[in-house]
Parts: sequence; structure tokens; C-alpha cells
Amino acid sequence: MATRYDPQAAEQKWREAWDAAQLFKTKSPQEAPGAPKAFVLEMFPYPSGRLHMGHVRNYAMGDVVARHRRAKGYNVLHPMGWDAFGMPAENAAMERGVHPGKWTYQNIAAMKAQFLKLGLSLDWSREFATCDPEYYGAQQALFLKMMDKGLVYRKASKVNWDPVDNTVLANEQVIDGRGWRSGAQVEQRELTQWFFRITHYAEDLLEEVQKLERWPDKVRTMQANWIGKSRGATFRWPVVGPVPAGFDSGIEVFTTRPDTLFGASFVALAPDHPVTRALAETRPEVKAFIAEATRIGTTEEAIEKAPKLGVDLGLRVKHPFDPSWTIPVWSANFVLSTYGTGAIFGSPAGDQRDLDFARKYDLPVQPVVLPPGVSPADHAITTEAYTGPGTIYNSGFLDGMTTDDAIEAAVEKLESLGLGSATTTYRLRDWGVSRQRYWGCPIPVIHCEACGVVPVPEDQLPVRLPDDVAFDKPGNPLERHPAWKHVDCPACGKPARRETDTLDTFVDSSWYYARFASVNDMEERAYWLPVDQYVGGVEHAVLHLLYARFFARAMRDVGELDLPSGEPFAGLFTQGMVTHETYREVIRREVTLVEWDAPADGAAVQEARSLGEALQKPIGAGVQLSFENEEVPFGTIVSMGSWISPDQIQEVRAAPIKKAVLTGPIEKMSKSKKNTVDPDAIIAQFGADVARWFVLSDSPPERDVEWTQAGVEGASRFAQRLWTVFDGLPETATDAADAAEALALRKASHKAAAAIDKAINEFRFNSAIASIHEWVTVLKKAEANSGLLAERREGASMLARCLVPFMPHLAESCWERLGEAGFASAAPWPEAEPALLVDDTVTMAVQVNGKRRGEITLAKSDSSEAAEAAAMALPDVASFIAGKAVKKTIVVPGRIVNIVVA
RNA sequence: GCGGAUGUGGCGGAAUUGGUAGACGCACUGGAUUUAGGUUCCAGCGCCGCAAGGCGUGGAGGUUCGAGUCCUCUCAUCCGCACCA
Repeated sequence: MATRYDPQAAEQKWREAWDAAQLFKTKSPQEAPGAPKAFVLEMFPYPSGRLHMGHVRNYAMGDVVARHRRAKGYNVLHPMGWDAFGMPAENAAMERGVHPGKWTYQNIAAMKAQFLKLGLSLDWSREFATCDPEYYGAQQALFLKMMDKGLVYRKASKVNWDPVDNTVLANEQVIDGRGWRSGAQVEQRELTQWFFRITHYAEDLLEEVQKLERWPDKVRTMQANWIGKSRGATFRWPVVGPVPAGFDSGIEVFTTRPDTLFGASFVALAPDHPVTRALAETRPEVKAFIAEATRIGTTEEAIEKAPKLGVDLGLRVKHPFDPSWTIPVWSANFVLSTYGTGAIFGSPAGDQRDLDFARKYDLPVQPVVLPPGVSPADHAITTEAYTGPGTIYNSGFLDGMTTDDAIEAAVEKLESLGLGSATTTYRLRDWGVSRQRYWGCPIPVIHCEACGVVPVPEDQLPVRLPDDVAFDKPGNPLERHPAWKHVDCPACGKPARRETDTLDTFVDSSWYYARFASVNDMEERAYWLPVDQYVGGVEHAVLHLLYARFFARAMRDVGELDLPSGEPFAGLFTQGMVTHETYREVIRREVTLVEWDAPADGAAVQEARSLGEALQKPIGAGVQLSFENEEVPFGTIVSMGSWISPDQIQEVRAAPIKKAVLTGPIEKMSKSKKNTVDPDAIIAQFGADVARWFVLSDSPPERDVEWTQAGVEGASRFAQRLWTVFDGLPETATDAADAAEALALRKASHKAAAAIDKAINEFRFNSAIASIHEWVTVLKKAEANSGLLAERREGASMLARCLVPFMPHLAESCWERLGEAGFASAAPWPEAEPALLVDDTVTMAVQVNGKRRGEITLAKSDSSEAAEAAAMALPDVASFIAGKAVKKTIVVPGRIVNIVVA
């Protein structure tokens, strides 16, 4: 009788053995001559203190790739570290009085202990945290080099200010007008900030992202949209009469539609355009408009089609193609100061926003583009602008041209008039990196009244964070520290002030992959980079992944990275989330609602209404909600209690007061919804292998997977069943093997190994797991045949090696049970023998008029004629074609026979 | 509004050059083993139908001997961006 596999004992044993053998230590290029390299990387975690199932899935996927590559003969780099600077540590400091550094390193220790239990094939010798002074010191050196190259600069600008986190946010970090972490409504403030010149690489970042074939299309598209390239023209509208100083040469606008210039009826400036602001000094109505526009811009909750607002600035400009024609200049709230020149011309017939604005303020609407197949008399613009292509009319020298030709002709004309030229504009803006926080990388500069901004000399790096800081007041502790910021100027020696802003933590994660490849050896970096396979969440599609691409270029250009393409991640995989059902406690009220509109206790009705909608379905199904086994009739007043965790369900159901459990939607695991499952508890109960197996098995890796208790238990049962394949192997064969059966079993094993190999290469882990299931079933069936021992042993040996990427500990136990030497984790991949992958017979479907009526099995060498004859001879086929004329027969060798009858 | 995806049994999903739709897993049903629960094993499991057979990949058309796969239109859901001139 087979023994049971004990994951707890086995997993610890193997982890210790791997560790003792230094199995996953990275080899230098010299130690692995001739082997191709593979840098496998998962996005490193923020040390929050606890591992969650999302981590397990992310790192399990990376580990499948790393272990598979290792078995395939690659020299593998698979490191791990910590993205350790950030707000939560400061929040902990404020709430609990613990130093952010202490809190962070404690969390790292706790999480690392959890990580180790997962059995990941990581090289921990390269571990670092971004808050280690060695790391952020190197980052400071990099910052100074970039400053030297002009890739870093300082300017006063409007910034996104998060009033909860008390810091600045980059544009990428503002989502729907709210801070990405705090969720607070972001305000605009004018501050002097440090910027990375990411726009310097806008064109390259856009062009190269299209070439990253091993990135998901979705991410590539998102980045391309974010960079937002537009070709158009920038040109001046000469101003009539006196204008604010500096604008006497005219108002500059950007457009992508110069072909519609003859339809222009106004020029509009952004509310914070310098001209608008200058006029506001003397004109109260302009000032009032700016205030109103700013108010709407920042407080509008759901930015639902904010109304078009404007004010006539009282200026007029001359049309570039006809100086005798002048049009008014307005300021409008829909014009963005940050895009293009912050000014537009309105051509209402060809742009919906311009049309809305023109209708509201009664400005002319002159159609200039005729849609194909429409006559001028039939074309009228009322409330819908026509933005499509067509023929230009009402437009002087552009008349009769197509829109495309007219764009070119108009630009040429503008150029010849010396008013402007063709330009390309990007939506992407420079990356503001100043943060008014303590727990981040100090910006290594000193401000001197005499010398200005002075870089900290290299031999004084790293600029370390002071340890003695207080978090009792909001704001930046570095600013308030009594001594830290007071230093002497490195240039003139006079008293000066240290920069107290720290760098955005996204800077830390923009180059960590290079540090993993080598601390500072450029040759070693060149060997490992780019990362061959990067694995992480899609939420970083524009933030981290764009910044990292920028940094790789910047590092290359300052000589820190020999990476010609500038692309740090050759392959990217974005994995789905781990979800779980949600549960909510429901408390019954001793009232029954007669009608929904009954004016009962207002709040209760409100709750009952919202719940009533949710309950209609479950109650229809008859089982979802019951109090003490009594079904709740629709219309009963209940109140929604709090979210409860899966293990509280029994407790709530058994509660003496009338409570029930409402099963809610399946959502991403989160603390607030209490639908998390603790990896530690799962590992303690089932083992790490089972946890890994389950998060990879059910869904394709890029989609969400729903965690279910039944699913984990199924995975655990399968692990035991797989173990019996090995544990049940007898030492000696008792019968002679049947040659045909032996060959069939060998073929099944070799085909399975090949299928698993292919599926892993294609990131179809769920398919690989399905193949392992089938394989185990085949091997279990073979147990009844006592003559097949050699073939069973061969299959088992291959299976153990194919199992390594998924359930590495169990694979080792199986390997050991087989009596094989060394570690399964170090064994080469079981390559299938090509001869065993081909069959000499084929099964073909037989169709009559495209409907399947039977199947035939033939030798592979049989001719099409033979196949046709065999098909015709099938009784089921014969009955369908009896008495009918066969019009033709299609034979696709090895696939199908289709008989077409009248 | 723009952009990107995705729609297949009760559920997660296979089918990746146009060629046997539903692999594999979960759930469920029946049976065997077990004092019982659990485990394990065997069998069944798209829908309608007693059967013969018919119908089936969101919907409607089309191309083809043959369509989940290709084309046109359409509906739904999810994600991203959102006054970007």
C-alpha cells in the first residue's frame, strides 16, 4: 500500500537541501560557457509585511519560467529584492511611532521567511532593498550623471498636490483627478520641482515600444496612447492692436487640422495661458472666469462633460491667409495649457467642442469639409460637427482638395508666409520626481545663495537619511530636522542648504534590474540585460514600465548601461489577479415591508432597496440567504452588516441573533472586502506546492483566477495521486511486456513531455497542467499491466522532471523515490524522442455534407483512395448516402473525409 | 466619446495554419469500498428527444465541401484613456 506524501516534512527537507547545495546561485558567464543566458524577473514586491495570494501567483509564474529555462540548459539569473521606500512606512511611523526604516526591515524579514517557504528558485545572494544606502547612493550618483547630461532639471511649475499624502504626484500617478495611493482629490500648486527629461526620448519610446513583440499588445497600445504623438502645425495669428508684452508677434496655436482654417471663427486660449493671465490683471470678468474654470477643473467629481465656458478677451487676430479678416480671441475652459501651445483656433463645423462653444456664445459656424457624396446645398451643420474626411469648399485656394491634400497645402502656405511650420506634439510630459517626504532617496544637491544649485561631490555620496526624525507633525520631517539640511556649500564653503525633497519611489524601481544584473560591472550588466522575461501586474502598464524604459535609455546615455536598444525588458507578461467571493453579514429587522415605497424607517428602506435588488436572484434560486434555515422572503427589511472573511461564515450563520450571510460578487482579494486567503495558512495545511499548483491551474495566466476551497482541495488530492505513481512502482517486472502496449505508453509519455515544454514556452501553464493530469491518468492505468515496468519508470522519471517548475518539492521526493541521483531541480529537461511523437496510424473523421457521421483509423501510409473507400464502407455513412448521387469527396490526409451528396 | 480586449456546458477553461467543439479540472449524479464522515476506485455528465435523429461556440447575415476560427453588421461585458485641438 502506498504511503501518503507529507508536504510539510518534504518541503522543508528539500529547501534545506537546495540551500546547502547552492543550487540556485547565479553562474557567471565563465562558469556557464556556451550556455544561452536567461534573465527571469518578477516585479519586486513592496515590503508591506505579509505575502498575499497575488504574490504567490506572480512569483510562481516567474519560477515556472526560471526553472524551465534552467532545465533547458540556460544560464539563469533569477534574483529577488525589495521596493522598500514609500508612504506606508511613514504612515506606520505616524500611527505607531516606529521608525520607517525599522518597520521596513522588519517587514522584509517577515516576508522573506514567507517567500522562502514557497520553494522559489531564487538567488538570494543578490538581494537588496532600495532603502539600503548602497543602493540609493548609487541612485544619487546616477542622478548627478543625468543632471550633467541635461536629463534632469529644475523648474517652477504647476504640480499635482495630494493634500492627504502631503506630496506632489506625477501625471501618471493621478487617476481620475485623484492620488493613486490616497484617493484624495488632487489640487494644483505652483512649486519648484525636479524633473526628468523623459520627453527627450518621446519619439524613441514610441517607436521602440511598437517593436517589443514579446510584450502584450494592450500594454504597447497603452504606452503609445500615453505618449500621444500628433502631427500638425504650429503657427501664429497676428494680433490687431495693442497686446500684452511678449506677444506682439502673435498668438501661437497648434492644430492637426490646418485644412479647416477657412472655417475658423475664434481663437481660444487656456485659462492659465500667459495672455489670459495678463489680461486678468486689469479685467475683473477675465479674473472671475479663470477662478471659475479652475474651480470646475479641480472639484468636478465625475468629469461628466463639464460645460463649455469662455470669456471674450476683447482681442482680435488676423486670419493667416487673409489679413483683412479678423476673428475674436476668447479664453475657454476646454483648452489645456499643458498641451500644444495652450491655444487653439476654433473651427466649429469640424470639431464637436468648437461647435458646442460656438453655439453657446453665438459665434459663426462655416462648414468647409464636404462629406463624400453630399452636395453643398445638402450639407448643414446643426448640433453635430463633421470630423471625417471629404472635399474642401468655402476655402479659397484650398477649394476642391481632399482633406489630406489640403492639410499639406495649408502647411506649405503657412511656411511660405513665415507664420509657422509643421510640428509634432506629444502628450507625454516630463516626469516630476520631487516628493516632500522623508522615506525616499534624498536628492543629492545643495542650494547655495552664491553658487546656486551645487551637486553633492561624489566622494560624499550617499547622502544618507538622518535617523533621528519625528513624525508627530504633518509635512516633510527632513525640512524640520534641526541639523540635517544645514551644510556648507561644496563649491564656496559658505553656509548652504541641503535639498530636502526626496525622489519619487518610482525612480527606485526604474533601474533595479540593472543592479540585480551587477552591482557596478558594466560587462556583467551587458551580459544579463535585457531581462528576457519580466512578469508582473498590468497596473504598471504606463507607470513603472514607461519610467524603466526611460531610465534604461538615460543610463545608456550616461555610460551606466551597455544596452543599445535601450529596452530593459525584452519579454513582458502581465498576469491576472487572484479573486475570491465576497461575503457580507446581513441582519434581519423585525419588520416586513408591504410595499417598497412604504414610508418606514428611512435608512432601513434605503438599505433594503439596495439589498433587495441584490437579493432578487439568490432568493429566486432558493438557497442563498436564510436565517436559522428559514428562507428570507423578498421584501423583508434587513440591514447590511460588515464584510466578513470566509472563515467567519459558519460563525455568523450560527449567531444567536438573526444574521445571515450574503454571498457577493467575486472580486480581487483585498483587506477591505475581507475576502483574502492567507498564503501561510494554505501552505501550513496543504504545502507550498499545492498553493502554487492551484493558482496556476484553473485559468490562463493572464486572466484572473478565482480562489476556491474546493479547488485547493482538488489540487491537494492530485498531488497525492501523483505521488502514488511513484510510490507504487514495484522493483521488478512480473510479466513480459506486450510490445504494442509498451510502445503506446512510451509515446504517451514523450508526447506529454513535449506538450508541457511547448505550453510553458507559450505561457499556457493551465494547459501544461492539464497535460500533467492526463499523463498521470495514463500512468495510473498502466499499473494494471505488470509487464510495463520499464516504460512506467521511464514515464515517471520524465514526469518528475516536468513537474519541477510547478511542484518542485514533490518533484524532488518523486525523483528520490525513483532512486535517481542529484536533484530533480538540477536535472535536464526530458527531451522527447522525435520518433515517439509521430504515429503510424491516423484517425480521421468522416463527414457527409459537412456533418460528422463516423470515423476511420488507417495506416499513415494509406492513400486518399483507401481513406475514401474506408469512409464509404462505414455503415453509418452508407445509410446517409444510400440512393443519393455522390457529387464529390474531399479527403484531407490525416484529418478528414467529407462526402458531398446531392 | 476614443482605444484595446473578451463572449464556448452548471462553473474555470481546451481546441493557436479553416478540418472529429467541449481536452483537463471543479461541481454534480449513480455504483463499489468504509461503522460513519473523509479518502480511494468505477461509470455518467452540452441541450432537446423513448429512440431515430435534431440543435449547439453572444446575435444576424456571408464566404467555403467544411467556420469557435475568415468577412460584414450587431449586442453585451471588462479594461485603459478621457475636453490632447
